[in-house]
Amino acid sequence: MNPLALLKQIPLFGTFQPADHEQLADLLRRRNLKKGDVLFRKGDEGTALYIIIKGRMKITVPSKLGDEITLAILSPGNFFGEMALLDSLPRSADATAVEETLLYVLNRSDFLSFLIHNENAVRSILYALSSRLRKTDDFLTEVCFLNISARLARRLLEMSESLIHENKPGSSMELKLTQKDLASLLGTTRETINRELKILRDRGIVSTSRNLITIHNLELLKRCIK
Amino acid sequence: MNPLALLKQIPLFGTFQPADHEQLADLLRRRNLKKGDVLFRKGDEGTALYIIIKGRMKITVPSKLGDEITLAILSPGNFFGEMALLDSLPRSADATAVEETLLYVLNRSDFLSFLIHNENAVRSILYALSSRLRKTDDFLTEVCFLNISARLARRLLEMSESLIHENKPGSSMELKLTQKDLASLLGTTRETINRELKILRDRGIVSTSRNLITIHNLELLKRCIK
DNA sequence: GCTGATCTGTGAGCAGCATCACAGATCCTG
DNA sequence: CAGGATCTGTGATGCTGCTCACAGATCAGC
Repeated sequence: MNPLALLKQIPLFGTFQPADHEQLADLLRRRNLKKGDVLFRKGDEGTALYIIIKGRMKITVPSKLGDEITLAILSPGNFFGEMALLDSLPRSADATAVEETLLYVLNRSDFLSFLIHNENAVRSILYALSSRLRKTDDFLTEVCFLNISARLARRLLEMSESLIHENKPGSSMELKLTQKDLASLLGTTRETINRELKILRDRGIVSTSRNLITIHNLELLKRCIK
Repeated sequence: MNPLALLKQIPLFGTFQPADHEQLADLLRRRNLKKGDVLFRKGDEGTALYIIIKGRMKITVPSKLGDEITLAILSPGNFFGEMALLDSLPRSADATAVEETLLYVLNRSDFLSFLIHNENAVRSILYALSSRLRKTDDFLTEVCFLNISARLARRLLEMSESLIHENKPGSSMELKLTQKDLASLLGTTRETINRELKILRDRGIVSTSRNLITIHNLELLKRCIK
């Protein structure tokens, strides 16, 4: 895909002018990752933002043991590492390629000098940042207030919504991920997720197979949230 | 305290030039709150940032029931509500005065027009925002990975560190808050906090009385974290 | 000083979810 | 295609922390 079209899709740059996008596109480099490659680790110096062109990336936080939480699994058009553009503090999470992945790379210094001379860019980046902040806050209250089954329902709905391209209202949605990943996204264990999925399966709301969860009934799923 | 001295202390404006501070000071209004006054509620339109001059503010997220999480308890020099300066979305939390409190008020439109013409200000606010973001992320992983006693120890240490003014290393620290507040800060219940404090008391690490927790041994407390 | 409100301390009971322990299914690789 | 790795499914067991229920201590206001 061409860089301009991709930049336009990124919320961070959504309200930029066409001329801004062209300037930015000139600053992009490319990078290729194989499945399992680690792009950066928590604690590394952060110097760039990345935009996914093809493939999927997993953003995780390690704990003392081999244990980890998955903060996000990102698809083409998503970006990550944007905090490195704003301060130069160490990375706060790990980034790993889930499959073969192609990225654009935008360096901090390049971006900052662009930003400083562009009022519009300042406004939209502030906007994007604050929505990121709101989203994290929501996630936090979700973790504290909702039990696992409600959190699972919420997360499934959220992921299915981000899939609504040409989907007809009645059709079923396919989420491609393992139960282990899902558990990690929700900060719980695989076994618990498995049991919760069984409940949803018994009620005809989803069906499951290897690496795949299929949602059949969005309405019923919505009722599981509260 | 005079506005200029105060502005200089705020990290958000820390790297500004003296001329910037003077410009900003002209934009500030004052506001007085009595104990228990609600400054804004989740869902209100956000139009201003607030800086605490005197007193303390509590930032909380309500749940369906009377239940809530306290995201922060803020002291003089701290600011909050800054997201309103960046987007005009509804407030994402409640803000309540814990005691009689004096605030400076900085309006969105005033601030934005100032910001746009000030490169330094742009850098600073980006920096401040990203550290907010990091802090929330940390809180999230803390909630997911640590059990209550470790979270309590961590939080007590964090609060005592923000108190180190002229304290000698060996002296004890006094934290002025109720067990209910502490429970809410940690996303747990008062009863649980009370029991955990009893354990710390039995080990001579802290002592407690009404509205007060005194830390006697920082070293031992640190060992409770992991 | 009296009264109600708020804060603290503690026990009993129980639910949710983690942990451990397998087993079968499916996939990947040499 | 053989063997290991990964993913799914499920039972047994127990701990952590929540809920409920009270009681005493301290405070704020009339």
